[in-house]
Order: sequence, then structure tokens, then C-alpha cells
Amino acid sequence: MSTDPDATEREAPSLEGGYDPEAVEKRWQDRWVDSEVYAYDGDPGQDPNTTYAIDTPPPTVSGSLHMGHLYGHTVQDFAARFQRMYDGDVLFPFGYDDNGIASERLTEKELDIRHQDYERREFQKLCREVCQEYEAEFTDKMQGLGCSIDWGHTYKTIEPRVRRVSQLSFLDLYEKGREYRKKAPAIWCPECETAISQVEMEDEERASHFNDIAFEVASEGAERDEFVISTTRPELIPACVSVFVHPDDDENQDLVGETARVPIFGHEVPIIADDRVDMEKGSGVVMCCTFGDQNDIEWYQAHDLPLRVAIDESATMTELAGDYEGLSTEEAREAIVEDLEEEGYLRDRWEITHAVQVHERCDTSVEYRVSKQWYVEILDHKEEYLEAGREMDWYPEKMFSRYRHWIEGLEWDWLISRQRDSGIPFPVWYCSECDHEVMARREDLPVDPLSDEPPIDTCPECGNDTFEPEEDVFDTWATSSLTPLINAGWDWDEEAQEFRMDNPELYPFDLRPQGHDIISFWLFHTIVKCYEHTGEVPFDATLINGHVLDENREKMSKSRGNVVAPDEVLADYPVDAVRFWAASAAVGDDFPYQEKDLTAGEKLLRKLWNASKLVDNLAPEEPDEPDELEAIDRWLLAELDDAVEELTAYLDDYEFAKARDRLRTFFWNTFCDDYLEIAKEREDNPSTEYALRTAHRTFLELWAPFLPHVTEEIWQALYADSEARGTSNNSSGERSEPRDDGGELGETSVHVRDWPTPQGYEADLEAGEAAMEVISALRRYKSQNQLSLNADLEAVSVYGPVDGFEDAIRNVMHVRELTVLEEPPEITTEVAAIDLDYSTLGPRYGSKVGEIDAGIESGEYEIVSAEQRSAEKSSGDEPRDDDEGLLRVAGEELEDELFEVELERTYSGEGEMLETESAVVILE
RNA sequence: GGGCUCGUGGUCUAGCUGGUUAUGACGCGGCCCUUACAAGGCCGAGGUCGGUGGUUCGAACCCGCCCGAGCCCA
Repeated sequence: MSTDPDATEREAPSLEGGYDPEAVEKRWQDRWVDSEVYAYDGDPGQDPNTTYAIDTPPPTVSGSLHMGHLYGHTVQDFAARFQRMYDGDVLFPFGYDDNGIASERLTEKELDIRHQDYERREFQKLCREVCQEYEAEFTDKMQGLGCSIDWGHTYKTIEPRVRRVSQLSFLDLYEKGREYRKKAPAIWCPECETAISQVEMEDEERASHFNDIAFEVASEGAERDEFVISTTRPELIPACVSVFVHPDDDENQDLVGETARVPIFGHEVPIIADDRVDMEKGSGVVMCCTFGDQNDIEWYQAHDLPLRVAIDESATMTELAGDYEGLSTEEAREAIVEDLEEEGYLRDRWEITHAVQVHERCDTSVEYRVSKQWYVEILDHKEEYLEAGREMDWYPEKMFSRYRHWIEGLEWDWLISRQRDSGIPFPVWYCSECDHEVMARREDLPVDPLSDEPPIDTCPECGNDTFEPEEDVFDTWATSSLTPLINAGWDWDEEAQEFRMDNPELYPFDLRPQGHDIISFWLFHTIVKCYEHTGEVPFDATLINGHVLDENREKMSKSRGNVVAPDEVLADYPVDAVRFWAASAAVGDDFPYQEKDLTAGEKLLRKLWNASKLVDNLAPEEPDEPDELEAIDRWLLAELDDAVEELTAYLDDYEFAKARDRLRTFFWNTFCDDYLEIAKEREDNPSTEYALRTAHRTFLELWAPFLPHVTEEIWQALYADSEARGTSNNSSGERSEPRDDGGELGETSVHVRDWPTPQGYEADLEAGEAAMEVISALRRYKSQNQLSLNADLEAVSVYGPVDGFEDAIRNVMHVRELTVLEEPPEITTEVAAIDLDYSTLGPRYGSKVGEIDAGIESGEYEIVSAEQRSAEKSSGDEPRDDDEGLLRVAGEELEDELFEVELERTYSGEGEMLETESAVVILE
């Protein structure tokens, strides 16, 4: 704490002057962090039901904070703050994903080095150092968002603890038989020189050429000498292993069973029938190369074709390409086309654009290569993963179908090995004689086989005593998918010989939030991993947030230059205003960033501030509750009860936009515009003073999840002290010496209070409603007559249910003489319209409704009043309930509950008549 | 090409287990300094719910087709 008295004074929360978010927000952010207000201090034995845990997807460090981070974390924070107040302990952790290729590149760039020049552990150390700076900056910015993250509960995917968890995970799945190592075609990035998984590919439109190339028929006695195939990749011709024709392709059926000679290279390949041929494309005859695409792989496997590798791991032509050896695929393509043309094999060539599959990280088009890789078997558990998805609550629900379609479309097992120089290594060695797999011991983890020795001296299979380390590292998703386990402190218990968690009460996590673009891989992989390890679905619910678009509802992108940086926004607007904007979108919907929406938030902060000042002026801090509240005050608190109830339900269901609007409307319109205006005229009234303070405290609590800074400032300025005193009064001993500022805030903060519950106030809500209508009508009258709102009104009569609210009306509208009429005023009424209750009329009368409508329209109807009816009935036989009127129309008798008569009133007395929904007001 | 989603006053939106007067905010026009707030209050204008066909007594809401936008996956 500062010793400078001026500074202390300036720093103290107070309602003096206007609200100054710039100073206030920073101050509270710092104090919340310093005092660890949001620290998770649940204990491992506690009830999981009162523990709310969020599993946050860790952002990549090297990327700067963007609107997606801001929005995503703010939405999570709404849930965290609400749950913390509502139902017990909350864990809102934070992680950094610094284990990926992105941070390696960052390190290389920052230090101007190449990872190849370093030993793996050394390079990782450098990565950690470089990332640390970026992480510090990122942390700072995250704290500037005011999220209630527990900064004592963080992790980095590059840290040794996480490496250990990743390797443990690998060993566990291996022992469970869920992982295998296999030599098979895999998707390969020649730029990164690594295998990648299906999910790391994306399609990109590229300009290319279609080439029609003639192949000779080599076998004797064939019906023709040659045929033509079309390809975009002539450089694959040396890798051609067969030619395919569709079995239904009559035109080319003669070729099946013959042999083709590959142009230039001269090797001969079989011509085979297979229904995977696309007959619509080109000539209907296609070549199969190892490998041009996924189809080639299927053919290779189905027809047991030979492997011809013409392209190496760096996309350079191999020895097999003959004269083209050493060229890049691009160069070889051009050279081969030229030579084909020269030798007369090229029959046609034209430009096209087509979708090429590229590695999402570097945009290099991928190859398919046969190599030995590690896989997690997933295809056989698709049903279980689907079922796991069904067990979770999806917010919004519709997002589940994306997950389902994703799983249904899976065709490959999950390839988890990457041929990269850094990352988390496989804890595996292989016998140099028999290739037997040797796993590290759990207690030794984390290990790096490149620098650590295997746990055994001789191979149990063949007795050999030399081993080769596995050089590959894990796919980063293999680690990122473990965050629930990392957050719950999952580890191997050597003594018990089983996995256990430091905080089992956290798992499964209550909420997994993330953007809708990463459902397919991040969420999916996390479910796969955690489910396989624990047999449980890792999340009760998943919250899928939409994207922040630009003001024209277009996606923000660097290339379009329409990116809005959080820094810029926060420089101009209070965090609370930004949060209020973030709460405006229904969860799952994309929504635009528009400045005017931030202004709306700013206005709200100002309103809350000013209303608080007024409340503070109107009522003592802690008024006693009177034995009997007056009608107007009881009405407010009853309305507040309703609001609390609805709001709680909305928030519990992640309906932040609805909660926000409900609260804003009630606070602004009902409390400020209606009640406060009335309260101003009721100074020194104990009933009103009590209601004012009760409502005000409750409003601060209700707004706290949305507007944490301004509510904390007001709370601390007005109530924190008395609450602290109150607590000590209730407890047995004296109040303990105030601890340092930090510890105290953990108890006095508005954010650690209990969420409000309805207090059971009962009031005549109808009367309140009628009174507000009357006030509104009088306001309208003044406004239309250009009177100021505090102008006096001589005499007003009201006919309507405003019992108990007479004084409120009189005072707030400055009515000298208010009369409540027992009888309707001198008015003549005339039927203006008849409203039918179609919802019951429709089902009952069906197509007759049209006639009824027409009858009313044309005036051919009769209203029989209750009196008339009873007179009629008295002559009839059965006397029954005759309180009700009747409507005779179109040959039907409609009962009272089916229609309502709208009257047009004409006032024949003195003065002016104002009408409202449920009251009549006469001004004299 | 397949799937999902969306299309409501000038702008952003609520409403969508069908019920006839379509919600609110911003913007716009007018009035009002009233015991906090003029960056406030009050009042008002403005939409037939992308188009079209159908189901129904009745459709913004259900169904078909079309147009437009976005996302995911090939």
C-alpha cells in the first residue's frame, strides 16, 4: 500500500464526481490479482456439484490478443462470475499453448537462429525463454480485460509437467491398445517435412493446368494402340503404377486387362477396373500413382499395387524420376510437360483452377508418403465419441450436429507423430535388431530418447543391446487435448499403481468454451483423449461462441484490413462497456463490432453511477427494515424478486443476452425512471429508504458479473465496510485485525458475495402497473402541453385499481388534489371493437372463424350482458351461472372468455380525460 | 459438390412448440434544465418479418422451391 496520503485518498473508492473508468478499472484489476480474489481454493474432497470448473482452451502465445480472445474470455467470465456468486467455488484457469510450431518460428525469428543448430532440449529452453516475454505481455493484456481468472492456476503446454502428462497419456493409450505404429501412406507436408493429420489440411483454390497425355497400349492384340488420361500432376507419371477404368464405362471396357506403357519412362502398368473412377472427368481413364491423392492410396491398398516413390520428403524428384532427379516437383512438372509435347504424347493442355489440399500452417500443397508413423485408433470408437457428444449439453444446441457430421466423416485414424525437431518427444526406443518397441518407465517421465537412455539394457525379444531412439515428437493436439487432465492434476500414482487427480472434484469439467471454428479438432481430440483415459466425458457442457465481425458483418482478416484490435477499443472505452457489448449477442451467433454498442455500455455505467449517488443521498446506508412496507416500496421489491428469479434462470442457462436485456430494462426503466422519481418525493420515509438500499445492493450484485469494475467501485465505496463490520458482529469473537489490504478484499469484494435470491415480497403488481400507467399518462399530458414535468396539476381523478399508490402518483406528478373514483366517471361508452381470443376460438370453431370475423366486421352481432342473460334465463329451465355475458354472432353464442369488448369512452364531464390500459384519468 | 446456419423499420436485434396491435436499443423528428444523470427525461414517425408457392380458420413462426450471406467439410 502506498504511504503517500494523497495517493491513498485518490485511490480510495468514492462516489465523488463522475465515474472515471480509466483510473478505477485498472485499480481493481490490480487489486483483484494481488489479493487473489479469484483463487480456486476448493479442496479435493469437496462436492463436485458445488464446484464449477472451466476448461479454457489455451491461446497461442505468439499471436497478439485479438477480439476473439477478448470475446471468448469475457463470455467465460460471465459464467465464472455468476457461478462463483451463485453456487460455490469456481476454477477459471488459464493456459498458454506455446508448444506448437508457431512458438518455434517465433523463437527462431526473435533470436535469429535455426532450430536445426540446437539440441532438442536446448532449443526448447530457448523457446520457453522467448515465450516467457510474450506470455508476460499477453498476461498483462488478459488482466486488462478484468476476467476473474485464477492467475495462480495456469499452465504452459511447453512446461515439464505438461510434457510428463503428454507422455503419460501416450503410454496409457499404448497399454490400452489404442495406439499403433504402422508403415502406411500418410499426409505429408514437404515444407515442414513432417507427416500431418487430416485435420491440419485445408483446401485452397489454385491455378493449374489440365494435361491430356497419351499412353500406349503395350499388350499384344489390343483393340487400340493408345488412350488418353487427364492429369494436373504430370510429374507423378514416373510414380504411375496402374491405370483405372470404371466397370460401367462401356467405351473403355476394352482396355481392362491390357497393359499400358507409361510415356517417357517406359515402364508398363496394368489397366484395372474399379468403381472409384470418376467417369465424368476427362476421358474416363485415370492413372494411379503412389501417391497423387487419397484415391491412389485406396487403390494401392485394394489392388496390392507396387510402391513407386518419385518424390522425396522435401518434394524433390527421386532417382526413379530418371533425368528429372533432383528437380523440385514444380520444375519437374514443367520439364516433363515439355518433353511430353516434344515426343508427341501431350494431346491437350488448358488452364484451370482447382482445389488443392494444403497444410494449414504453411499453405504448401501436401503429398502422400509411405512412412512409419504412430496412430491413435479412433475409427473403431466413432460411436462412443458420438455418444460422448450426446451426453454433453451444447450451447447452442445446434452445434452438436457439426460435431456429429465431423465424426461421421472420419476416414483416418489420428496420426500423432510429427517429424519435427522440437515438440514433446515420444518416450520410445526401438531395438536396433528387431525393432521391438521399448517404452519409457512412468516414473522417469518426462524423457527425451535423444538424450536419455532406454530403461532396459537388452531387448526382451532378441537379447540385442543397442537401441534407436524415436526421433519424432507429438502432434500438438496430442497435448492440447489434455487440458482437462492438466487442470485437474492428473498423474500416475506409483504407490497405488493407478492414475489419480490432485483435484478430482473438478473432473468432468462443467464447461468447455470455444469458438465454433475449432469444434472439429480441439473439442473432438479432447473428448477422444480424456474419454479413453478416464472413461468419462470430460465436459458437462460446451459453450460455442460466435465470431466478432466487423461493422459490416464481415469476417475480420488481415488481408481485408478490417481488423479491430482490442487495444484500440480499450483505449477508447471502459472494459465494462466492452463487456456489456460482448453480452449482447446470443451465444453461438456471430455479431458485429460497432462503436455505438459500446456507447450504450458507457451510458449504462454512467446511469448506474448517478443512480447510486442519488440512492446514497436519499437513504441512510443501513436503514432498518420497517414492520410493514408501504405499497409502492413493496411493489418495487416484488418486481425485483421477479427479476432476480428470471435473471438467475437465464444466467444458469448461459443466456447472457437475455439476462443483460432483462436487467437493463428493469434497472433503467422500472428502477430509475419510475421508482427513483417517486422515491425522490418520499424523503425520510423509512419504508422507501429500506427499499432503496435493498434494491441498490441487489442491483450491484446482479450487475457484478457483467460490469465487475463499476460495481466493485460502488460496492466498496458504500457497503464493503459495513458488510465487514456486519460479519464480525455475527461471529463470536472480536473482529480480527484487518489483514493487509489483499486478504480483506477476498472477503469484502462484491464478486465473492452470494447471488441474490427472491425474498418473497408480495405486492399488488396489478395496482403497481396501473399506477405506472397513470403516471405515464400524466407525463404524456405534460409533455404534450409543453409543461415541465414538475409543473403542478390542480386536480386529478383516477378511476382504476391504484390502491395504495395514490400518494406515489400525487407526489411524483405534483398533483395538488388527487381523487380516486369509486364509480366510473361520467362517460358515455360505445363499442369500438371486439377482440376475439383466437387461441381458443380457433380450435373450437375451426373454419367458422371466418364467418364470425365477418359478422363482427359488418356489425351483425349482439352482445348480451349478464343481466340480460339472467333475465332471459329466468324464464327458461335451468338456472345456472349467469354472471357471464354472451356474444351472438354468425349463429353462434360465444361465451364471455372468448371475447373482450373494447369500449370507446367519451367524457362528458368537465376537464380532460386520459385513458390507459387499465385506468381512466380525469384532469380538471 | 455435401452439411449447418442466417436473412425482421436506416442500423443491430427480440419474438419462431402458428393465435391476428412484431420487442428493444441506436439513429431520426418534436418537447422538457425535473432533488442523480441533457452522454438525461418524455413524446412521436418509421417495418407486413429476403422472394415465391403451399399447409391451416389463422403463418415472421411449419413445408417446398428460388434469391442472397456466412461457416464447416469435400
